[in-house]
Amino acid sequence: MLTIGDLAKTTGVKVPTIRYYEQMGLLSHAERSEGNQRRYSRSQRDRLSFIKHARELGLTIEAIRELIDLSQHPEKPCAEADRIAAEQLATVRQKIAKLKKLEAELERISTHCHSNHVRDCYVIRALANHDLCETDHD
Amino acid sequence: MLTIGDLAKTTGVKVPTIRYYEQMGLLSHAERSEGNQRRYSRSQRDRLSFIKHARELGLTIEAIRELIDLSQHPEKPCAEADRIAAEQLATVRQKIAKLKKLEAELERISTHCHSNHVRDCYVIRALANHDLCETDHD
DNA sequence: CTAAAACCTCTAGCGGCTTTAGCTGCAAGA
DNA sequence: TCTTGCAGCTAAAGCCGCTAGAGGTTTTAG
Repeated sequence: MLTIGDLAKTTGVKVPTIRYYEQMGLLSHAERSEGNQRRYSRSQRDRLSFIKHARELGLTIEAIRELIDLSQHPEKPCAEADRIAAEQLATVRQKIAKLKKLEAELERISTHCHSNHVRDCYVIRALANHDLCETDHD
Repeated sequence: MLTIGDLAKTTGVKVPTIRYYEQMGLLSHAERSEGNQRRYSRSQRDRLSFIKHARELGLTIEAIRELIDLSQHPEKPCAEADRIAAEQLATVRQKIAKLKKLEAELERISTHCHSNHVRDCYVIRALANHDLCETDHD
């Protein structure tokens, strides 16, 4: 049996975060020692790794909950899991597209200023005046 | 003089958000009508546009506060403003890099599953087992 | 003059944690 | 055996950048 600290070390998830996941229902309530400390099994460690991986991919707690529920029912069709992954992919792509626009404008702004004083600073003028933008980025 | 609603319409910033910015010290306390309603000048509208543009570019409230403080001192060197823009550019690039890794992995995961049941679902197996990943994405 | 729209303040909520305060548990060294 | 000090516990508050709601007041159009 692993203590919460062991679990934190082996998975790379911080101790308070593990407790938070338990509270959110992603991890089932752990067994307790006589002194009321949490004790974990290997399968709970595996589940935590699952959660960590999913979080790294940007899935929400809610989406992860759905995936965990699904994984408890191996007979069900996996269309739902596919949908969750596909939606997350779409979300990530949207974010990339948006950030690329920002990158372009920020690059233009920050390479443009060869002034020495705030009065003529292109950074500040560009922020004050949206018309100086080349792309839309609303 | 503009009401807060006028300001919201012309800048595209929602009314409660304007009040929030005032509370955060980005907008100075507006003058008030006899009935205690906010009244804005054109220069305050310009400042709000500045704030909006900066937020669209992803700058934090704190960074915007610094920029506003700077813009009040036209004689100062603008190196600080350049630094803020450059830092934001670096942040945006990091985010893009990270999201691209996620995109690659999500794409691989979600195009890989041709199973019908959760038991064999690649999405779920991939999430359970980080070893199936091709790239690091911590 | 009235009704509706816009405004006001204050408070709470969102997600995904992190931090803090004030405890108790437990193992190792003196 | 005692103590030291890390690890664990719970409950609550804080973070960011808003957004939403309750319950009241002011302004404006007709």
